Amino acid sequence: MARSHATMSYRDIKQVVLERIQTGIWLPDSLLPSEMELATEFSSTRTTVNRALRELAEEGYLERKRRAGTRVLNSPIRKANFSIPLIHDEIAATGATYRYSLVERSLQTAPSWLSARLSLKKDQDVLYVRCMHYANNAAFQFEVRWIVPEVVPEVIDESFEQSGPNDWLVRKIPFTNLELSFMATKADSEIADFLDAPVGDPIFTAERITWLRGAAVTYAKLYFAPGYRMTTHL
Amino acid sequence: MARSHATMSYRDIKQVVLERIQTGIWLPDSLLPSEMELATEFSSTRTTVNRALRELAEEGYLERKRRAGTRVLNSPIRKANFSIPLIHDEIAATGATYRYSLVERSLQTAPSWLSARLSLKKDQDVLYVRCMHYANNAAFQFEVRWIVPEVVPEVIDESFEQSGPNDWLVRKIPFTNLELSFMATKADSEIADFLDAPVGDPIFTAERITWLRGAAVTYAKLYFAPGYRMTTHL
DNA sequence: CTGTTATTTATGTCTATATATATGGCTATT
DNA sequence: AATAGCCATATATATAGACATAAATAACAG
Repeated sequence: MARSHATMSYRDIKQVVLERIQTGIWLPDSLLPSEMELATEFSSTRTTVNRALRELAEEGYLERKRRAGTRVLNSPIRKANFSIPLIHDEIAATGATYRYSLVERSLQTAPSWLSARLSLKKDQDVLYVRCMHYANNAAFQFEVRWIVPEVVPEVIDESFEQSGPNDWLVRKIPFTNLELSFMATKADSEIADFLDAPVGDPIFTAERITWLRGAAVTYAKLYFAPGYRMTTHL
Repeated sequence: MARSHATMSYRDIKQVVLERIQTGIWLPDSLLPSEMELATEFSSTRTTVNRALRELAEEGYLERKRRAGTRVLNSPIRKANFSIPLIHDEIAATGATYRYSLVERSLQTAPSWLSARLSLKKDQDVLYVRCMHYANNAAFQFEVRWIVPEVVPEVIDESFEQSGPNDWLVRKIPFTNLELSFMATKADSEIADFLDAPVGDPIFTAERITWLRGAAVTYAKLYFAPGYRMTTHL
């Protein structure tokens, strides 16, 4: 809360502005007073008001345009923030014990669909890794991944027997670009087997492609155990 | 691009710092020079450097602590931003034509699971709405929704025959809080029927609970047509 | 040696001011 | 009536300096 009558911080201003939006004092599509006017009202400075409004705009509440002013957005195109934690962090956060297990690791020629998806050269070698992640010894996630050794040559020396490729990649590659998709897939016999689920069960699935300066590094498909929910609050 | 040799903007500084992280000049866990030192190096001011570093920290690249300094994060816990558009915007963005169709609208006593989930009073009345969203006349999403009239009394006068409850709610309620979950479910005969999919097909499903100043406004379950993918880039 | 206190330091934030830039609206021109 | 050019204005960003605050370190007391 703001100090009795002293100057308001940018947080206080954010709070007040947000309340005025949420209580309908400032209706959607309406124009806010200019930064100068608000600075006067809050006996603050334009710089401070600017920061408050800028952050509210980043959070999706306001739209700001030079000369045109700041207006309240009507359709809250608010951004859901899903943080993408390392899987052992995600599991540890629930209090469960994390366990990793390698299923397969082999060098193979990239299948054509992968070459197309990652824009690889024809018949390029890729490292194929399959592994399991467990929470309290229950199946949590089945990971199927391809890694392009041409982009990360060091991967050839990695056995991935003790820890998963994601851990290694995150430490090794400061990825520059990422495409992330979520979908629902049907458990085939292999996935069902690994995830201890009936064949045909709906499986929450993530697909992840990582690029390093324009070149595809890795493609991963992550199959979550039945019952998995990805949740966010905002 | 930076002006030849003049002062660097906070964007330029962000860019340079990010490059130094991504090229390994500043390794994970290592400490960056202080804001003062960087300000000197970039012939800028501490305020400007501060903004650059602050934003990089928000984006998940850096960790900053008073007195302790700024260090490079080893696991970039980057945030995936999924914007939550209105469904007709989402469909229009693909170039398809949006069509809406009401399936059912009825006032009923809240089922006990819903009461528990939304912390409703016992035997409270809720408006039950089921509707379909089509893209180019193909099933896109089947929506099942409960709305609490006690929180939004005006909903009683809404027929939802021409447009969906989401549109109406977004315009009417400046929601204060939102819980959003994604999961994979199995199409039962009803869902399969509406989405024109085989029974048992995996269905990408969203669950959404909206609160207005502590009171639950609406609970929605959104079943997407087979093949739906939620994608983001970062 | 241990626990407490004081000091130092890097970040956090605010103030005051100045310049830059986009753009809505006005005006003059075609 | 449409268009091009100009101007006023609100936001965008930069600067310089100050005080606030958290936390690592050093100094100190028991």
